[in-house]
Amino acid sequence: MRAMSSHSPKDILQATPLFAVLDDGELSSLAARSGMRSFDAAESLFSEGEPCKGLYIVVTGRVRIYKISVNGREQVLSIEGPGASVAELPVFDGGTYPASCSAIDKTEVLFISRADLRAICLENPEVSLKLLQVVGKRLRRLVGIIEELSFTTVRHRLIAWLLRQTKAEGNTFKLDASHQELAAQIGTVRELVSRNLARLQAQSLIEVNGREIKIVDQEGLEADLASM
Amino acid sequence: MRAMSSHSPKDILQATPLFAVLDDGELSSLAARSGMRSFDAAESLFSEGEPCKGLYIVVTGRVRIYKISVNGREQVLSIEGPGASVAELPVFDGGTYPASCSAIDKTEVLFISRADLRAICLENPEVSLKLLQVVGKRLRRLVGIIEELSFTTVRHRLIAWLLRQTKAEGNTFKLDASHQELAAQIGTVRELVSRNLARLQAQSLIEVNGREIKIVDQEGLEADLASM
DNA sequence: AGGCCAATGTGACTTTGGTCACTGCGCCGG
DNA sequence: CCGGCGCAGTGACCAAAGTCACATTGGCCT
Repeated sequence: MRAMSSHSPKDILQATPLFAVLDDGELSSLAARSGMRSFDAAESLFSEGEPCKGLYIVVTGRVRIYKISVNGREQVLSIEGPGASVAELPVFDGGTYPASCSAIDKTEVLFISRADLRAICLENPEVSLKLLQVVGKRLRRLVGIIEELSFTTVRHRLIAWLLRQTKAEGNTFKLDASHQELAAQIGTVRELVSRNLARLQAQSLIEVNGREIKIVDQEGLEADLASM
Repeated sequence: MRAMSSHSPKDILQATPLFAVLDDGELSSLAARSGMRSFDAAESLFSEGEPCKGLYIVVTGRVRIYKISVNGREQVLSIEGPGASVAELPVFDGGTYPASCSAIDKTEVLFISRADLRAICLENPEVSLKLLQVVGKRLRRLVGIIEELSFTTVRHRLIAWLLRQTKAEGNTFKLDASHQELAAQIGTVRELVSRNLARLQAQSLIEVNGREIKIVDQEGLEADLASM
């Protein structure tokens, strides 16, 4: 089961939003210089503070980008699936990676070195624009996280997370992450996820059955968000 | 008293990191298409949610970029002074402004429309690279804010802020912002700023005299940061 | 000088977040 | 079938954050 239908680096590049604008020859030349790498679930792609070597394109699987605190708490910044690029930015400002990245599932990525990427951008200005566009989305997501952390409660963030899932998966879905992982995504700890889920169930807003979650009262949840 | 020595738009553009790479003709053509705008202290440049019309370059004065919550609390994302660009990103992903921006002091800015900026980028790939670099810095700052909000306490963030000031202004400096404003910058409320400053003074880590703050024990402050 | 207004200091309190310790469940491998 | 192990649930507790109300200060404007 593959997330992309074709296997050659060139076909993969062609299918990413970033490089779709390149013509056949350019794709070939880029493909020739990019390398496929494979990671097991939970394996690390890079860690915060390392010098940035290049850009990754996720081919299959998913990766999570996260910060980790001295006491071991994690805060997830983003999760990227097939077609997405990772670490486009530190490539250009020459610094180290601002966060760590690890594979969630077994994951294959294409790697493009800093130098190659810069060359491509200089030859194909549209690639730069595309890159800026992609980066814009990332910036919006980060601003959204700041907004949530600064202005809202754990309950609020959990509800927002549930509603996002609902939108993507329908109003009954399976929790694919542990409470631990969910906590890292909404910026809190395991226990508060557990307690808040229990409380939402007690209020008949959701139903929890093992790893199944059913949204019982979506409007109630949305009203809850608005009431702050 | 001007922050930049020359007045013509062209000279100003020449002096910004973003456009320093342009040659004389390109600068002239860009300058011809950019307009100077002036804002009073506290006046709004744009608000979150408005469609993004273009990029601003701060010429004199300072602006603050911030989010505002439904209950009126503010979270400052960034403060930009002369030479800095504002809103480079939403220009490229076509969306609305993700945050609001207002002038801190009386401020002059150069405005460059979306279309003009895109054209410049396509003709001068180095401008795109520079832009990506600038944006990379911005992204790092946002990630830093997330880290602080997610992992640390108000006391910690206040100390970090004081130490940043110290680095820029020496170990005795005048508080140029109100507690309210400082609170918005470190993601909390006025009262906690006041209390935490008092507590730091009680611990002989700083001395406060009206709007003067003196760092008494810088190492003690740094040690405090590390102890989490 | 008097008075006004915004900014600040502070006590008392509530709510939220986080920690610790322990229990219980479910699943997997021997 | 049993022991272990990772994950989840929960009570008790504590500390941090935020709220509210009010007193106080310090300019600054006439």
